[in-house]
Amino acid sequence: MSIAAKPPLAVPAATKHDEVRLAQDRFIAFWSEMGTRWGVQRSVAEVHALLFIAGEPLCAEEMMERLGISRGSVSTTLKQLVEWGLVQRVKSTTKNDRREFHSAEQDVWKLFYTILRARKRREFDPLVEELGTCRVSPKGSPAKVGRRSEREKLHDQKIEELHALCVFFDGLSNAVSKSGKGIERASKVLARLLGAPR
Amino acid sequence: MSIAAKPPLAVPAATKHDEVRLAQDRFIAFWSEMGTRWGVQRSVAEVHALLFIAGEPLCAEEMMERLGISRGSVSTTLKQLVEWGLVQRVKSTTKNDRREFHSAEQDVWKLFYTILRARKRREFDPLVEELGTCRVSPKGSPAKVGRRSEREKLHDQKIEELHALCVFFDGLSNAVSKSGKGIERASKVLARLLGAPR
DNA sequence: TCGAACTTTCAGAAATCTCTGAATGTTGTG
DNA sequence: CACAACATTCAGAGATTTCTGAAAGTTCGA
Repeated sequence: MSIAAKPPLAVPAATKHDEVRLAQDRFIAFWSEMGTRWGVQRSVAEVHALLFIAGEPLCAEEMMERLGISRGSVSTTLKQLVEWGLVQRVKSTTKNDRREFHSAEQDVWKLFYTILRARKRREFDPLVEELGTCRVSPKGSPAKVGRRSEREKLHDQKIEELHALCVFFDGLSNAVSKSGKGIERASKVLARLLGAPR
Repeated sequence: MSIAAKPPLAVPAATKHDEVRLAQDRFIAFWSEMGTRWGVQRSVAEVHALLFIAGEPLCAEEMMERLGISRGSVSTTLKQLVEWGLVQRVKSTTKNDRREFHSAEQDVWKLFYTILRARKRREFDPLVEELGTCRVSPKGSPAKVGRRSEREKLHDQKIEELHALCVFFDGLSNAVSKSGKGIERASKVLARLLGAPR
């Protein structure tokens, strides 16, 4: 919006049309597309992509200009990214500069774990909780055992099977996200283990 | 819509308000909520939930009534579910009945693998392909090696690290979906393997 | 305490996604 | 071939999500 915006910090001497900037734009488009296909808001993915690929803290103004989105959007979006643990607030080192800068985790493995954990916690765990209520009769109601219809039993059995699947998925996810960098080795072991039986 | 719809096949003698039906409704709501959080259309998830929990082939009319959605929606939705391999078309056994019935896979593990594979193929693989174009210089351009800037190298390195992550994810997904029912055992082994290092 | 410089909020606008239903297509029977 | 009985398609309606930007809030130096 305003013209009087000299870049006081962290803006590399990049012209608007150098190769790296174009490649960054391609990456931002890529990441935002990936995000929308998996239920992440476009602007959230865009801001994250920008911070990740820039590799240095940026201020709101820069993100607005670069992505062509509003101040409000940047603010809301950063709030979410900070909540998810993907982005950190960084105080400006310059005295008398009240702007808040933000930087994204640069280690792709940590990025992966963080996303996995955050999504599981937010989009999976609460719903698994709710799965129990989809049974005909809540978990332990033995008084009724004798007169449960076949249809009823089949229904509850399916819900239980799904629940077991969720528990497995939970375990797999935990195993993966707890493994630290050993994951590459682990994945090879896993591949061998699962490859053999067939 | 029309009133003249006697149920000629596969409709169990279920009143509108028996316990099982209510539990089915809860499950349909659950599954549709789960779906929307992961980028699946509400009605697609609903139709799939209904077919899965019903456990028997249903015709379009029944789905319309049960879910309160239009004929067109049911048709479009079933087309997608069949493409994804989650639902099968079933010919009516009754002579002179031209309706098509549909049934969903009942084995939850197969369901899991199918969803995993389908989503990977549709939402992941094509984009991983595209990731390569996010580099500054395409994979092999050795002529330029000498004069690549530090900034440029860092960018391409990040893209490569992300690519490696995608390859890992691909491997994990393949390992899981190829493992057949052995997955439960495998998950325990995996947990032990990954749990130890820490 | 004031005011400059920034951030956050949120009602309404805009964009996007999803559904409907009439028109059209398909299939099998007589 | 004509018709009945169903399925499919798709333009436009409707619902939902997302974004904007002005107003309110916050923070800090003087």
